[in-house]
Amino acid sequence: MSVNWFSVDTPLPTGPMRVAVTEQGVVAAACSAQGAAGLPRGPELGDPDRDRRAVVVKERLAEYFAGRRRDLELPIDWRLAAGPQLAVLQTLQRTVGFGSTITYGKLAERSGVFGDGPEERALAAQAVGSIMGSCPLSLLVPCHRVVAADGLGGFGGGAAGMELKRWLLTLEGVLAPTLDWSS
DNA sequence: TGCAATGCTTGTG
DNA sequence: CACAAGCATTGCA
Repeated sequence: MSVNWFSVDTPLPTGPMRVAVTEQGVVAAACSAQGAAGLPRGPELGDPDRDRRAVVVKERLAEYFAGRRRDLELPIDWRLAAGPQLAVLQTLQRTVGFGSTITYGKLAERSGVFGDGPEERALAAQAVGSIMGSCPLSLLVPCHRVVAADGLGGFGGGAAGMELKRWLLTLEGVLAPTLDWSS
């Protein structure tokens, strides 16, 4: 099973994305260099414009960024995730749509892979935080729609990552463009 | 306002 | 392979 990489131009503050596809679908998508490391390496796609998968990905992403598409509806290859991570990511991808958000704790609860006791909730939230931080499928799995119970929460990649998260949430209308969340 | 806890991920030895 | 440390957090004191 081969993994092929290609770049996708985006209007994101972080610049173009790196996307990897297999015969099954999109296996990885990194907005910045954050997730790029540690992901399965593979040859660069010779001519992305001639690869149907790459073309579709670019098309969908472009429409999404333009606000014309609510769901990317791209085939996803989940091989990088397993066990609880897989459950959480799929739950997130399946139940949290464009323009809506969910808290770390709620997502953990909804995934059902963690205990449902009140104390396990805090721990589950951290676990989910870890999982999101290592999520190799930025955008395809809406990691940016997961927020803290009392605010925005964080995002991988430091300041650049936060900027990206705000950018995405603003695009989806979750955040008012003028609202200052820096506090 | 500040701290302790709990599980999963990831980086070394 | 085994071990240890850190979190994109929460909830209570």
